[in-house]
Amino acid sequence: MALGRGYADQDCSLARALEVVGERWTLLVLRDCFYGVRRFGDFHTHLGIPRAVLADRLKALTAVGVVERRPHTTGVEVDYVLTERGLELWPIVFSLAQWGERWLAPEGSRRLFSHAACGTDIGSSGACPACGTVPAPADLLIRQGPGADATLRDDRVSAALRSGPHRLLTDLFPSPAHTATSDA
Amino acid sequence: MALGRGYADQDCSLARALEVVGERWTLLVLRDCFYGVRRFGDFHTHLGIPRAVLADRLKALTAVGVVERRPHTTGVEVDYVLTERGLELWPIVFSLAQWGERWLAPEGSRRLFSHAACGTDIGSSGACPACGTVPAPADLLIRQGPGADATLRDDRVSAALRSGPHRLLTDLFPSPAHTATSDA
DNA sequence: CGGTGGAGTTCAGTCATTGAACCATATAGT
DNA sequence: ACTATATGGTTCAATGACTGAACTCCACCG
Repeated sequence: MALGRGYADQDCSLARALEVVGERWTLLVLRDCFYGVRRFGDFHTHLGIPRAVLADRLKALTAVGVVERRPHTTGVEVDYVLTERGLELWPIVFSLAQWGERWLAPEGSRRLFSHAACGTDIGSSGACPACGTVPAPADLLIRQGPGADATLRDDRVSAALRSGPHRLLTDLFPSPAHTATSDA
Repeated sequence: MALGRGYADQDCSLARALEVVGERWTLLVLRDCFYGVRRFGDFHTHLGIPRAVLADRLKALTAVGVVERRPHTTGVEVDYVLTERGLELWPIVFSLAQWGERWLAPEGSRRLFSHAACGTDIGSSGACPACGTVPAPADLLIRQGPGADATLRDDRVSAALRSGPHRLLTDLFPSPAHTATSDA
């Protein structure tokens, strides 16, 4: 985590994990990855993170293989998407969000997750009460909860998330025939 | 998290949670709390954290009600123990550690957790394969794994954790008739 | 050929962390 | 009573990280 001297002398997997995801904005960037954010500019405006820090975090996450940088074949656009390693961070992101909902959201839940296959809201453990399984993030739908505050942010990512349920990991802004390379 | 300006304008429970546990050493302090560390000096020597930062983190965690400061009736000793709120952080600590074990521990697991009631090692989801339940931290035993590196740290906390299985949350250094207040 | 949008980099100012030294209180020893 | 030690901090200068604004670079657009 480049924490001063790092946690290198810790002999603890938690410390090692924190070196990767423990820096200041990193987990919020990863949360956005799960939500379907893929573009530098979207991370930037959605999070309000300084560009330099965002560039640094994306570089670090790419270096450790948590996200993958996927340049478009044409244009300057770049996609950042989670790798297998990154996808397995979901329990961390989810459990942090759940704890926050439970203890720091007196207004009610801000976001709700449901199992796409059966439509059931998942429990705080991450398991689907109907199926008894723990759905992978790709099988979850996210939607606004009663505690969401629409006045806080006004960017296209917030708008997209507000506009209705969205399946995790799918691109929030798919480009139908955008700059046209694999154009039908 | 006092991250520059904090994550106050995020409308996200994950961001709120990170303001509480996202600062640099905080999750390692909490990990030690789960392991049974309770004293200022033990956190200090076990983690190698600067005293000023440790004092600050403990103050912050106490302020948000994640740990509780419990002065002894006599003496200068102080215990820091997890509250209910703090105990519910276990999934976060555990999932981070599991991810670290999975992806950042080529030498093998450093620490293993087993369900005290049945002796079965718990899975990466935190569930006990034998019982099918997800044991609370108080029902878990921690012990060294094959990937543990005894050369890294040499303090009494590390020694106590090396010496054999230990039940989470129980005091690593119980004082039998220490300074004698409730002395039999 | 100028303008625009995406994706960064650079840089001065500010804030947090570090490590060492210092302080306060309580008990233990003599 | 006086000193020594342990515990749990606080203070402070130096270092490093973060912030915000400005700037760059490149591909396309018209």
